[in-house]
Amino acid sequence: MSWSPDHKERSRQRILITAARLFAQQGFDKVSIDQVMSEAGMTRGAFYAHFSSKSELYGEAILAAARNARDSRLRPGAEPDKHLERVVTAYLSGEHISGDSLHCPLAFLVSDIAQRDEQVRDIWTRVFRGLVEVVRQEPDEQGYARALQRVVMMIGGVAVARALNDDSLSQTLLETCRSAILDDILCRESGDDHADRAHNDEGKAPQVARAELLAEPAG
Amino acid sequence: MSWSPDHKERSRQRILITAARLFAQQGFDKVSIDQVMSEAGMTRGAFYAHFSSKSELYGEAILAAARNARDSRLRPGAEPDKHLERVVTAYLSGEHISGDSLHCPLAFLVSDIAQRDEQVRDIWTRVFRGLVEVVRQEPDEQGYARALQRVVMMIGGVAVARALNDDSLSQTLLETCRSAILDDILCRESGDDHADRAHNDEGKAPQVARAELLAEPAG
DNA sequence: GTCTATAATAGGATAGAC
DNA sequence: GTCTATCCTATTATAGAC
Repeated sequence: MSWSPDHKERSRQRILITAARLFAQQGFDKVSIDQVMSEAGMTRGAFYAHFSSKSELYGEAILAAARNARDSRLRPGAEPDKHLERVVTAYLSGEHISGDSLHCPLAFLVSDIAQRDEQVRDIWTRVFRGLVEVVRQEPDEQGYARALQRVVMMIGGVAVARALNDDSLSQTLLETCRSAILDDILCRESGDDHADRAHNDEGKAPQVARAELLAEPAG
Repeated sequence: MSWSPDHKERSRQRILITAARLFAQQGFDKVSIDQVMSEAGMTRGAFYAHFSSKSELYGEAILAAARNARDSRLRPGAEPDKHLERVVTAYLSGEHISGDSLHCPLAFLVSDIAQRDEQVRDIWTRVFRGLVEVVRQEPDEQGYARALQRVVMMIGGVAVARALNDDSLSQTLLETCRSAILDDILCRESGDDHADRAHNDEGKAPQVARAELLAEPAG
């Protein structure tokens, strides 16, 4: 049955992408292994040749989604100009909530993750730190605090917009979160009204360094 | 067995408070009816004399938690002075994350709720609108937008702090969200640096009107 | 109104053929 | 490596005694 040498690896990737999509859309408990394997084009029995448990799949799927997001950000077509603005705008968009593309596990699973085992929570926490670095502008303490606030508003905005049973309110909320963050970024990019330093001579080098942090598999 | 006339009502309230606590801590799927009833001092069979399904219990439990929070805010001991600051500080506190008191279903169930039926999502959305009015300072459009941003940061901050597998980071994050909102409130209470109107002659009257909105059972 | 007992189902995990 | 078949447990919901 297995003609290609990397047949297993490709099966694994199919499982991971399918799982990442299903878990984000429906949470850990509502997704069955049967469902994942069916949509990946296999049956339940084949699952345990790839993962030892559903929980292990969960963690790996979160990592796969994060790597996928990083690859999208670093794609050749993306010019580094206004990179941060575009990341925030795409994140807090209606398509991120209702579209069919991969959803961010940070926002879509934020209150699901607290119930899971240490391994899964460690992975989620690692991906979270990665996103903080992505939206961080200054290397100092204040820059870190501002990055935390931005990420909370991104994750919170998407999570709440998805929970609300009123599309109009969801759209208003997303737009409000978007402008809050974009105003904050703009305020840092142009005239700084606060006193701080070390903010000029870094072009796009840290951009890459930051992105590396996101979804780096093993410490 | 039932000596008191309101025996059933007291049983119902015990079930609701127990369910509100368990659901917030563990989510919908991980909590069984058996577990709720045991901790409420009854057995599984008695459940269906009070609720027609687990999902109905879920919605009613969310409402019960919201009413409980409203009652705490409106308790006689609470002076209206710095009311808003105290609400925000208590919400974004370490005790709210790890304590044994009732957790806010908005934050603790934010990504759980998207999977549930319309009735439950409607209730969650109603409670959300209530909290927006609680943290709103001005009746105009901008006041609404700022209230949305605050609520997103409150819900997002608590949800993320709970998800993170690093207590130190959680505490830092909570503190950062707290100061962001408190700075914003202070900026509105004292000198307004933005041009707006209609902000002076309302003392505590709207405070009550706002609180009424939270957890009002039926439209 | 609460109890015990019992469907009926779903889903995680394993065994063994190919 | 993937399949089919099976075990085992957990849980919702109902039936009927008291």
